[in-house]
Amino acid sequence: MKNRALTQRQKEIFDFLKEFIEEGGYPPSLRDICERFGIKGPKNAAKHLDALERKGFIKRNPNISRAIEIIDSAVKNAVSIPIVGHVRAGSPHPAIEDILGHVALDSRFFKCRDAFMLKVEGDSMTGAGIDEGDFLIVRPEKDASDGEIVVAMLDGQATVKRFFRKGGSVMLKPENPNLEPIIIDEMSGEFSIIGKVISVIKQVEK
Amino acid sequence: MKNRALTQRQKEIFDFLKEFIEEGGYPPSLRDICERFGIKGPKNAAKHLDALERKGFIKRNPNISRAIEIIDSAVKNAVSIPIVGHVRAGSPHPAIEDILGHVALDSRFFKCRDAFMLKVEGDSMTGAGIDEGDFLIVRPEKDASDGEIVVAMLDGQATVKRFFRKGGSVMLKPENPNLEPIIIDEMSGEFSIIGKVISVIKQVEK
DNA sequence: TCATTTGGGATACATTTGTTACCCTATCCT
DNA sequence: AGGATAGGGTAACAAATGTATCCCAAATGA
Repeated sequence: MKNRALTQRQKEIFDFLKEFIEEGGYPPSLRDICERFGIKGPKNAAKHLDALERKGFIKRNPNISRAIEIIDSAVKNAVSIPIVGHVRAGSPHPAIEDILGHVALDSRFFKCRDAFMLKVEGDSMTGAGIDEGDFLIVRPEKDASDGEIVVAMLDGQATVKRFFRKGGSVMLKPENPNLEPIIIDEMSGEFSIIGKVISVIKQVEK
Repeated sequence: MKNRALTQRQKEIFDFLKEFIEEGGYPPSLRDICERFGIKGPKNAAKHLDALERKGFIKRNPNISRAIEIIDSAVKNAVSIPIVGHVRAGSPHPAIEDILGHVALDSRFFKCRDAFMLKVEGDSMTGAGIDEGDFLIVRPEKDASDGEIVVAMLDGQATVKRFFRKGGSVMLKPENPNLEPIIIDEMSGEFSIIGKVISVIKQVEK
């Protein structure tokens, strides 16, 4: 029966691994660990790694330098997605320009590689919990189903609305009692779907 | 004047670096790169890394194996924060039990190391855009100011409300017209503040 | 046309790095 | 008392790995 609890020393080593990787972008060698903790033999450091591996905290790759992988670190799921300032319609993919920066997000929140983030302007979706200044995570899509919240290009501007299709035209419905739904002919060419809103991040306090 | 644009080949190599690190948790050796691209001499792979470093995409550490750091990756800002299932009052810090897992989040979203995530139960804050099933990012705090949204312990249960202080008692105000504010004597001992809600993550679509 | 940059082959070398083997002490548990 | 586990010392070895040189070809720009 395994004991999964780490000893004090093992926890120190484990924390050092995470710290080292975070700082430099690559794991430490056995001798790096020795130097940090004043241990003399590389093998003695390896023993700790063996213990960490046995207890399931790391994974090692024999005979390969610095081959230490931190298991279960949620950081492993982090992906870098762009924050876009302005969205422009284009083909085949809507061109995304004005990349303001990148943020790290857990990929399990959206299960999609090419998602991007968009800052909300305007108050047309307050009824759906989407307020000015919030950040949207958008998955690029060419089409949508009834009731989904989409980012669409309309008159050269990006807008966020709830999507409905009625016959040959589409309705973009704001979730704000003060605003009227917009109805457009689907073939007018002045309209296209950029993507679906899959997540909203609100900054309650800065 | 530097040309920061990558050639086709350099971009392939750069993508491979990111992919390799993401898969295994540690960067590739020069020979790993050679093997992947069918290059024969390690030095020839090193040339590409030199180019990538010169153009500012990576940082290398001479004489150290696998010492490749991806620059500007937002993933560097990712930190792992726990998702807690239940919050229990305790001292000095409210004990957090039932850790359901960890998620990666951009630390610039909350500027605090010991934040945690909490899944919303109930509909008492729908007016503030906080609905059942949403995730809250909470920064542990012992006190709060008027109007802030807090996570508080009340009768042994965690609850999310807007906080107000009136004389010697506090008011916890739901943002839901169907629910009444709760007023408690601050000294009753049956009440404590766990932390402030600093961010809300809504899953619009699963 | 000449120089530069990019991409790659081949060989050799020196360092870094993981591994093996054996020894010691202290603690904990049966 | 005996055995297992954690933590560490010492020395030697072999593999993994970065570096150095010199070569060549094609594309590019002054």
